[in-house]
Amino acid sequence: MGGYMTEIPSDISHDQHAVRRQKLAELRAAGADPFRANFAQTHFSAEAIRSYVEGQDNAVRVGVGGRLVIIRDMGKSQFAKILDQEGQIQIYVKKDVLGEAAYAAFKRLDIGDIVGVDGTLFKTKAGEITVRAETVTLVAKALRPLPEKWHGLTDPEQIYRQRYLDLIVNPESRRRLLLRSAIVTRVRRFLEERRFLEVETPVLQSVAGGAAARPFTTHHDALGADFFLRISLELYLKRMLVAGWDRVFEIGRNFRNEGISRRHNPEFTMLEVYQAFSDYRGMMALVREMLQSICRDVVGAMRIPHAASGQEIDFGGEWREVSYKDLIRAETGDPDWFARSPAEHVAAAVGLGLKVEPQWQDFEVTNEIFSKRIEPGLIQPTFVTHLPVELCPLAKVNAADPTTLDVFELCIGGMEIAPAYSEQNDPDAQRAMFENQAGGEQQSIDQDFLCALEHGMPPAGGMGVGIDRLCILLTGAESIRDVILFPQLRPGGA
RNA sequence: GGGUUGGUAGCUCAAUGGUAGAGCAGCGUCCUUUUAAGUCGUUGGUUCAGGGUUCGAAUCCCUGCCAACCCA
Repeated sequence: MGGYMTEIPSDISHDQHAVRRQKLAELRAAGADPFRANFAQTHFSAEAIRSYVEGQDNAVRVGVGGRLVIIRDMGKSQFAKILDQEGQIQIYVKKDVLGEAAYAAFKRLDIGDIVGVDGTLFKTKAGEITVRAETVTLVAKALRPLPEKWHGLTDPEQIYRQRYLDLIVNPESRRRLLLRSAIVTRVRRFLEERRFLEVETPVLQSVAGGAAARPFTTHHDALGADFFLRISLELYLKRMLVAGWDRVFEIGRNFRNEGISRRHNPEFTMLEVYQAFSDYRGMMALVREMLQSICRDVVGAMRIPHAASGQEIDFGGEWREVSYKDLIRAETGDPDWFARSPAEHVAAAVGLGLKVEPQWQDFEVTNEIFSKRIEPGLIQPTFVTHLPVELCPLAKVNAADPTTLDVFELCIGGMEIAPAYSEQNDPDAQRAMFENQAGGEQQSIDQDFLCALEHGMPPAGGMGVGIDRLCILLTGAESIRDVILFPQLRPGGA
């Protein structure tokens, strides 16, 4: 027995923080370091379990490190589990292996403490591969208790504000967020295999272009200038096409100063891909192959359940392709919809039960039908092609029908997942489109981008993929907050 | 921004106007292959905050804070 150990006074025995503080003080008084510099970890938990040789107990030596999450004390021996990045592994701590003093020290550890364990692998009666501990080293004392072992954390606010606890105790959260990491890794590899270059472009921009959204504003003191946080990656990546980097992509954070919801976080991650000498049809093949590759190699299934609709989303095979106009005509039952007057459109939209704002332009009335009545029903992967020219100012106009664009919007699970264009490379057409869109606000036009286009941009296909939404689909999450490690909440909180 | 629901022990949850409880965790025992281990005992509360109604409020009312969901 270490002589330093004292009774926990009964007046603090209810206060877990105080009890742990006292244990910490005892360790320091005894000259132990409760926050050690390092420990020789040789295996992650899953790796250690894989390295066990069947039938050869105590043949393989491992050093594992992680957080104590369960302790089952049986007097002179104990089973415990430690958690690391790859999961849990059981350890078996015996008094007659550790010796009196070390065993007594182990008994003073708490659930939540981080330890390093050296020992050999064996298989228990119940068949669980376990480390027979020879030494157990406290490497970091936990001064606060973990949430309950069986139910974990359930309060959504605490799950988001203290994600580190959620990730320790809720396996589903671990699975989902590890899967996100694997998805992003796969996206990078997929694109690199096709000779795309990953680049990084500015977050701070003096003109926030490439999308229609309200930006965040900030200020650079030394330059004495206001800046916006970017709302899209598009205009800088196209400058790279001008620069002659023919296949580029960026996985980057965008910021939009708008509402927060199950589908929207103020900062979110977009993949944007640009490929010279391609077009929107090239992007169609690219995104389909990319998502199929993720399903096959990362998720391990081509069919993924979609709770909201009760359907299974089938990512396999070719995907449905349908024009925006055909969808509108089918939904309204009016083959001549696009020949009707604005007043007739408003009347029909109201007839479909939609609210129409008086200041809306004609295309917005039609698009409301798409957003509210059509898109939510597009559960299976669907390329909606040839959107009206008003909807995307950066795309090429279709040669056969100049009221539409050579673009698609990939919809899955009732959400927009990926827009793609045959990119506009005519600087005069681009300028006219910007000026028309800007109205009187000329300062909102990125003149440097137009100057770049005047130097010549190759024809290209471009595409954006909302990584958060893709992860919602592929992980079966219900909210964007479940696929973002630290979603935005009001500061302070409970 | 509007509506609905919620906030009780470290965690998960009870208590529907009448003494705030349980399980896990903690504390103290027993137990050298457990699997939400078991066993005996035991501590722990500003019921989100503030106000009001009432003999009496976790519970009813009002305001505020935070969150979730729906709508805009």
